[in-house]
Amino acid sequence: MSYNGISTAILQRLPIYLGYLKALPDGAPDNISATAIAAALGTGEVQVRKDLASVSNAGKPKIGYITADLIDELEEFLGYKDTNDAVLVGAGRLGRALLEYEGFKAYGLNIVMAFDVDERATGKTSTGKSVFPLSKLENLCKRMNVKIGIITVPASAAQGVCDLMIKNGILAIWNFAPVHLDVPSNILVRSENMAASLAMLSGHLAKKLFDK
Amino acid sequence: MSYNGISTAILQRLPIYLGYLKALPDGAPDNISATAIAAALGTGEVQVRKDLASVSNAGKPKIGYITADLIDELEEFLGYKDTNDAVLVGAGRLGRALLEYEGFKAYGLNIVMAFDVDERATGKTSTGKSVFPLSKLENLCKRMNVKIGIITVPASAAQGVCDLMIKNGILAIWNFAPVHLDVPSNILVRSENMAASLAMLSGHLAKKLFDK
DNA sequence: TAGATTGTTAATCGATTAACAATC
DNA sequence: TAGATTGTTAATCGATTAACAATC
Repeated sequence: MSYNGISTAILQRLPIYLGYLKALPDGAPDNISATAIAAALGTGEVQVRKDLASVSNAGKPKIGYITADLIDELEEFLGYKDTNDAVLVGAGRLGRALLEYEGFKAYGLNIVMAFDVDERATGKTSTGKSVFPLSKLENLCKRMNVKIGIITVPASAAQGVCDLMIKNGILAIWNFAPVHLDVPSNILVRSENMAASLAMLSGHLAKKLFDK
Repeated sequence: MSYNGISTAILQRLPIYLGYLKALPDGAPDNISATAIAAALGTGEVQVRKDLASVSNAGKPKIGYITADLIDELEEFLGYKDTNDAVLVGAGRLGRALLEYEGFKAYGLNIVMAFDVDERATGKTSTGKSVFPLSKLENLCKRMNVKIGIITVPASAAQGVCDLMIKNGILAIWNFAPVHLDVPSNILVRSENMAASLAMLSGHLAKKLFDK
């Protein structure tokens, strides 16, 4: 799958480079080469060079990139610089955790409010964010012009919530329910596939323990 | 990347098929074809057929698969049938949410306890699970023979926690910190790359809003 | 100039898709 | 038998890797 001219494979790796660059100690030289990044991350240097070339053209032979500039370009490219508001539906344990998590701000995501069908889940969270009855979504979503929706409801309810979001102007959906969501082609769905991750872990384990 | 003879691409799709099959209504016929699954999920039928062939050879021309059997085979293959114990390090908001989440049991994951460097985070959670000081990990991990570790600490602490886990017998790591983890080749790391997801969402949005 | 590092062009590899033969 | 559906073999596509020319 390709995305904005950049393959999703590349897009998955860019945040890793960015994280590595940002974690460099203060004393580090102010330039860095793709070669060095590759060595540090244990990956192929050609791949790093090619990935970086899709984001920046400030690489200079013998020097590499100015670290600060590269960080800037990566953040710009990844959209971490502009803040996007989001609404979340499903204020269960996972939903609430995401809602209260401060760390997404660094990635330009601001969850402004949440919704839940269960009235008992509504009210204010400890961090002061509001959880409304799902029936209020229509009104609030449009009024606040929110374009990102986060789905943390059980699998059986996910498609319904998804449809509701789209009807109210949501353009991009971050889905944590373990189901495929049917959407029009102009809507982006990004599913966090935890079930697949778990299968990998347990499969690896089964093999390791069996081999012994 | 290949895994157990099955590409990770296939492994990502299998849980989706499984979820779809399990969500079928009671009144549905007890057999189903790859063609039907593909149509329902909006994906290629050849791909579904090939994916299923890597899990089952019970497919019959004209009939397809017996739904219940296929569910069984998928669950077996994905390792959801045997339960694996896991420990979690980093009892912040996300860590605590995962710790208290009941849904992982369906995937064979049982988080038995958690650890945190911050003494104030220790104690019992509302669901009765214990959070211990990180210093107890060594002792408890080995004693309980836990093989899966979940990392939900900040990026800067992740590699240290990872090393500690491996030193204490952990063989598979589920990493939620946005960093690359260096591990020996016999250890599996599966990173949940939320930063990349967010980049995709905001990138899609930027494009949509710009096009208008 | 020499060497490190870049970006590019060509070769390889793997995954997806298409075509088709097998079979219930 | 005819047709739906399977599994397989070949073709295409895309991503990764290797080789190399360009340049600070």
